[in-house]
Amino acid sequence: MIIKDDKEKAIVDAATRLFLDKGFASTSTTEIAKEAGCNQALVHYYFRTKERLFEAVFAGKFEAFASSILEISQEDLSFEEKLRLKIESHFDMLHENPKLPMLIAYELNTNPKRLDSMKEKLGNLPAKVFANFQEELDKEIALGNIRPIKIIDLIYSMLALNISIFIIGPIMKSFVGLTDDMYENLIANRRKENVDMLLNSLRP
Amino acid sequence: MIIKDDKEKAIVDAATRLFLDKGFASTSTTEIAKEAGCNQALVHYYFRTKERLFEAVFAGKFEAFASSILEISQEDLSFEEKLRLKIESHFDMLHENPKLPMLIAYELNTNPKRLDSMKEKLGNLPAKVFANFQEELDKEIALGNIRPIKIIDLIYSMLALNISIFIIGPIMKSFVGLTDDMYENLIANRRKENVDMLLNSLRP
DNA sequence: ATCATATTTAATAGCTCTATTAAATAGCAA
DNA sequence: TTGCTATTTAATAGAGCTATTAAATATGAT
Repeated sequence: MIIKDDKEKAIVDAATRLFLDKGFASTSTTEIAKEAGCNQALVHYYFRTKERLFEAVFAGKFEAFASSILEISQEDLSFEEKLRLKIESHFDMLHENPKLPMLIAYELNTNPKRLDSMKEKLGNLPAKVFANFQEELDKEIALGNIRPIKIIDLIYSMLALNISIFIIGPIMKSFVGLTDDMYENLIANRRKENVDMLLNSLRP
Repeated sequence: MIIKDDKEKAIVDAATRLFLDKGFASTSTTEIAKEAGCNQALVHYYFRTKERLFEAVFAGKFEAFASSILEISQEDLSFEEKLRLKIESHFDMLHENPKLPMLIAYELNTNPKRLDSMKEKLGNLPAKVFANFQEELDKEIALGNIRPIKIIDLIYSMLALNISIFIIGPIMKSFVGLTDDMYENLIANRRKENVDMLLNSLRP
């Protein structure tokens, strides 16, 4: 048999799907087992508790999510080009994981323990990267290329614009009655619009 | 006794607090009863099911939320001024109900039934108001005051910018380690920033 | 005061969920 | 093959949750 029948991975995959769809609290280990095609006890054999299973899923996803914001680009491009690329790649990552922002936002907002544990995990990485970024920003400001702005405001604007479409979008789609095509169109349009708005907002 | 000891209201209030804090699935009727200072059976006496209690809470909150977007302003002001007021009052409503966007977004995204029921409830109101708004927008576009834009994009931008601070903000506050004062400052700043970004994005 | 109705509680049925345990089975090294 | 370990399952303990029922208590009208 070439493909090893890896139940542990099947469980993580099933759990990921279900947690993303219905959230942590509304997903049972019984359901996860069924979705993974195994006995419910096996879920606990590999992960002991539902909480630990969630952490296994969540930590990985959150890391991918955070690194897409925090990683410093190396390319030798103009500031504007670098920023544009950053915004777009962040947007694309979200587009590939459209349900991730909702899960992360919800779990961190409703569960103080998870917020603390993620803060712990990240350590002073955010502060460090922010400081780096701010330096780069300040150079551009000194050159008069962009208006004075704090990095936290810029990052917040990017997060706000990029994340929201995947949270508000599905609701709008239903309320306004968009077809799948129209919806994909809306998303593609937002990708462009978000970049424009952000770059625009930096003009001196 | 002047103040009637209205347990029904106490139950709704307790439920509202708890649902906003921890979400629907993680809140039990037992907990609601304890918080409201009554027996658990009383919760079911008044509302029969937890689902119905949630709907009683949710419908009211959602209505307030939706109307803050949909209502048409009557004032005799310039388009820009009207828009500015709309953005600001929407922001202020959220500021007074900071946990509401998370609850609504989460419940509508993870529970198709609620999405359908809200869509039903709203009927064609969104389409109607959008059409009205678009007309007004088109007039300004024809005058060359603003660039061509679809109302759905404008509303989405407003929602994205205004809502996000109350979803991302608490997480940022923890990760970056902001004091309460710094956080309130950030929020006040976003109120201004959001208006600027939105009006900016309309320039021809 | 009496009765009817509304409110509130105690008790509990019935379910589902998490987690554990012990037994069965599979996989593999010697 | 035998025996050892890893995987998988069946069974179930124990807890909590929703919802109902019947009884107790409060309220208000006559």
